[in-house]
Amino acid sequence: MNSYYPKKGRVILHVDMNSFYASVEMAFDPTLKGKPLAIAGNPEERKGIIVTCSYEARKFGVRTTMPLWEAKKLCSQLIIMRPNFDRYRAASKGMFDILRQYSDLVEPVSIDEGYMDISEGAEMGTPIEIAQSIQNQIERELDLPCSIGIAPNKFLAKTASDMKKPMGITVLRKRDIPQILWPRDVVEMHGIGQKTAQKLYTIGVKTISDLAHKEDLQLKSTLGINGIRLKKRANGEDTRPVDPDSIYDFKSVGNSTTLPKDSTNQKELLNVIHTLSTKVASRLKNKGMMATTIQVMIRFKNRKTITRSKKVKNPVQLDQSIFEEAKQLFLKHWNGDSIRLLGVTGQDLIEKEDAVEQLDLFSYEKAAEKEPLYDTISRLQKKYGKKMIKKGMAQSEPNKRENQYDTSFNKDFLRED
DNA sequence: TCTGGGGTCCTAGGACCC
DNA sequence: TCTGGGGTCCTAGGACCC
Repeated sequence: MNSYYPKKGRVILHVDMNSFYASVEMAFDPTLKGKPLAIAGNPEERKGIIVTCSYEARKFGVRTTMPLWEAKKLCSQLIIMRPNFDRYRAASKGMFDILRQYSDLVEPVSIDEGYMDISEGAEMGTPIEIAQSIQNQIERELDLPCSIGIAPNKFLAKTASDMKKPMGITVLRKRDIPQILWPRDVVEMHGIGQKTAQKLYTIGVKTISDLAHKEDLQLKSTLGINGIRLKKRANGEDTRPVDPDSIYDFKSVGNSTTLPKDSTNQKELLNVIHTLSTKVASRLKNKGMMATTIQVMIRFKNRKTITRSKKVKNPVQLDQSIFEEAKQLFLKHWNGDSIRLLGVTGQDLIEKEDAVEQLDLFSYEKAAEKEPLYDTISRLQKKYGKKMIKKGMAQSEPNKRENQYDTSFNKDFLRED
């Protein structure tokens, strides 16, 4: 019966904070307003790149990821600050709290952007009125600017929010696609970078229109399954739902650091690996997760980067066990060349309460002896299924919501559900 | 004076199994 | 007698995004 009627379209917002870190600093210290401001790492530690900069700085040509010395050359009066991540996390929390006043369906994508599904929000006003209200409230209460895109799906909403900055509100409807989206170069499309763009150019695809009309077979042979997905996006098709719970499924937790100086000193390098392992362990613990794969990343002096990983026998969470695995991997694969950066990552994460299933029988019995709870969980899991238990526990832990601010960026828009 | 740190997803080859 | 075909797991690397 229902299928005889056209499916009601969705209304999706993409809220994107404008030059977030710089704007937070300006809200914190209003005397910075109107000045060229950049947030950058410490050049003494070889981390001197621009992380974010104000629009005033951009006028001089200052850009994200630009080395600090280059930015200074472009703009001698540039004000430079180190990042204050606690401030940004607090501002981010304030921002998402406001978004949740308008819809339960809020999906944070990163520290400074998120999607909202306001399809059911008609009684609050038109989508444009809702967007205006959100933008005003964020400015009034947090003193922060944002841009908002309004569209029938995530891809178009994301594209729309990018079209007017700062403090823009842009509607992108399906019927606007040929006029607005199609004339652009494919490299401007979200999800297409330099490499993919170059590949597309070689098969005669220059604009998004070209992509939208290219044969499936050719796209598939040059880009694989991704080619088909990009073509759908180019035609404005994107069915991914706004998922407020996606922040809870972490796939990996890692820490890495560029060394103050390139090093070949084994003791020094192992110390760094130990520090990184401790950080990873403590973040895993906060999330109640364990890792079943440990990865070590080594970037050499010449910037060649390798990763080496190993599936571990039993899931690990404690810093000593993570360090032990990372150390073995490092010593096994390091050829002695001078090293610039080291990283340690825990992958293939599982909920800690599920870990018992992964243990071998001996460990399981030992654990059960000490901790009868393992028995209870295992029994409940058999009775109700794993998902139920996981869900119940996630909801009963109020601190989980806070944990989302631990990591800045955790999603890729190409993921299909 | 070069080029951070945190993620996700995809691909591809070899091992191993049936 | 010289050889199939599918599936999964593990590992390494690449592309992309903020």
